[in-house]
Amino acid sequence: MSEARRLEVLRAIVEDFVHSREPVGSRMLLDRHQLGVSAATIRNDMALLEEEGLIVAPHTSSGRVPTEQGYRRFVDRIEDVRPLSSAERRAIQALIEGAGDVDEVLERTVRLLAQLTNQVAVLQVPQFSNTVVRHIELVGLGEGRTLVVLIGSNGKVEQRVAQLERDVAEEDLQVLKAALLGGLADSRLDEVPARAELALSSLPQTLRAAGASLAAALNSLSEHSVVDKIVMAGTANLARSNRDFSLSITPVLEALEEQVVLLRLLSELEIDPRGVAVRIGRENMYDGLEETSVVATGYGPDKIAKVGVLGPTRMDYSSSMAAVRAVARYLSRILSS
Amino acid sequence: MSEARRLEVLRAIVEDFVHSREPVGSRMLLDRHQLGVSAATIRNDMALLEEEGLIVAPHTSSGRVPTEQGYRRFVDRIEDVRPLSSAERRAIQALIEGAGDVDEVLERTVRLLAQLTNQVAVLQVPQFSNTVVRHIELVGLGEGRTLVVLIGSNGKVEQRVAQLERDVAEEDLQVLKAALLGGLADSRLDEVPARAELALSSLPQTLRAAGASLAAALNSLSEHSVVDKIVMAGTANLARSNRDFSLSITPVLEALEEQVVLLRLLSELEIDPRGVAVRIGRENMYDGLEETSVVATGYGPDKIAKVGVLGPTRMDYSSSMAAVRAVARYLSRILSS
DNA sequence: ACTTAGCACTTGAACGTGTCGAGTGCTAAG
DNA sequence: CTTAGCACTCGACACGTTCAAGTGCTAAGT
Repeated sequence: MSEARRLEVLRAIVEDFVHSREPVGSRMLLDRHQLGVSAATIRNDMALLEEEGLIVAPHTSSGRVPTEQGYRRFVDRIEDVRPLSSAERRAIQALIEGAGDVDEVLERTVRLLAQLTNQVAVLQVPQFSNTVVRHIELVGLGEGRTLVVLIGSNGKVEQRVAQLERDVAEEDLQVLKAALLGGLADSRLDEVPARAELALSSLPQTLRAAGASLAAALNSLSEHSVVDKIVMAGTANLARSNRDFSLSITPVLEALEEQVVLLRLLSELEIDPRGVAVRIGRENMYDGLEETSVVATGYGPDKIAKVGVLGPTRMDYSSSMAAVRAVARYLSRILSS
Repeated sequence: MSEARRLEVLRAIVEDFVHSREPVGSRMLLDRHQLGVSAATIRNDMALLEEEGLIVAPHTSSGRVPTEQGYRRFVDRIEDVRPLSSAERRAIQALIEGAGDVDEVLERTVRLLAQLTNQVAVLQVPQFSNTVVRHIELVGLGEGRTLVVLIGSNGKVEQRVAQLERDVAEEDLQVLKAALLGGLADSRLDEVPARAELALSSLPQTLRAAGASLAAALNSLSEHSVVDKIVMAGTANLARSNRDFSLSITPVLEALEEQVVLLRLLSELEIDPRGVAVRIGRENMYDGLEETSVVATGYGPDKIAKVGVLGPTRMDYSSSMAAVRAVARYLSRILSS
């Protein structure tokens, strides 16, 4: 019972299923891939994979379909990056030439990504210029835990709990708040890190450590607060990829219209070492997205804003990851010039 | 053979079909509506209506379905406006209270409209502030016909043929162009009418009449050029109303993503005396919209921008017209304060 | 001149049946 | 640990039958 071969079988199942959209059985597997073994052996492997919960049979005795965990295992095994095809290079080239203002670049980028992946593409728009710090609030929660709240002029309220080394007295908290507020009020969000550092220097020595922790929390909040808009393209792909309507697209469209939900979803994603974040099916805990996956990454200075694609769990993860990464890199390069 | 009753039968067919989504036969018609006649008479009327091309039978001997012309006749007969329901009043009330900046008002309005009608709502966003006149071109076409081209700083190019009383020499055309360009270059689009009038006064007497005609054309162009963005809501309704997928929503979603197409479509609409514009099925000459209808009207100062809904030809025109009109009125009132 | 009742006819939808093929699990042999 | 073989399952598909809704037409009634 070779562990490696079993995973190879899983890979084959996922790839076949993604393309055929139909449960894949041992026979088909034998034809399309040259694994060096017979159908019976594959069946045994499949039985084991099913025990592990990586694949399931929709009904007794028809082919297997990957489960969410199956996709997850498959995705985690992807390491190599497919290089860009020449068609993609050409598309990107065309994009460069038509470049107008920044908003237009973003708009075109998201369309491009939708076209490359045949999926819904989404992109967070960072808006430094419009938004300034309106208010800051600090609330002691005991044991050094302190709630930091940042309110932006765009009405967004972001909060986070900072863990200080030791508890801070209420009066000191007020001092810290006054110092931070004095330094940061009406600052643009991208100025927060610099101004916060400045504000720290005016603090008494005893509060420096606590202030630094709070400033760090504020910096991270300001990054989140800076994206408050989304552009999207390719919703038609959603309908097309789904003409067999295995999943109803209605709830997905509803979720996509709730920009607040989308913003939060994207902000939550943590980009893994390979440079992308992948959320599969119910790993997205949002209503309506139980049967969809998200592949995204960050772009721009400090990778503050995210760009990615959203599609049915049965998607071509490998291609999507490559396309998202390539587009994000390209976009970062454009924006920095 | 009473003409009035036949139209009444048509009305009944349309209303029933809109709600049931199924071909409606003489029996059903007799049950649900109290027309004072028997099924046989209705059948005779239906035969006549079919001859007129207002309804068709999908297959020999099953109920009738309205044709596009049938809907058209039905819509044209609508005169009375359904008053707003209390639910609608409440929804609008809720909207008022949350009013933030103008963009947010528009955003909320379009969502409201989508919710009220259970359809896709679209709204043109007028942008006076951003856009200025970049260039004006005049081209003589002979017999007094003159092509007027207006190029805005947003890159939009609008053109129209103006009919002058008599032919103007090429040199005079250059004089007119210089005068208009001098007065209008870098004007904001909403200032065009005033500035154009001013520019006319510097013209020699002989060119006054021609100049006035050209200025009128420019004014109308500037109105068109001022809208270059669309906000949309309720695409999920499209999928929902269509879960029986009588029309594939893919091409519709594609058309909706082409904002340029949508902008042109809305701009073309001519609002009829009742205060709304209705385009049914193939009256929209755009790919993908052959089986959808648009109900829209203008809003804001001079009704420059349009707001409306888009849905399957089989839609509740009466409600849609009422909702669109009410929302547009309300929106105009808000914006003027 | 219309309207109505009655009747023969059409037709899609729903349902039951039988066949077919892809696929499985299991057992026994290599 | 792999393979061949076999009995068994179950959905997809193709048919045939029945059923109800609906039509057009004709003849009688107002």
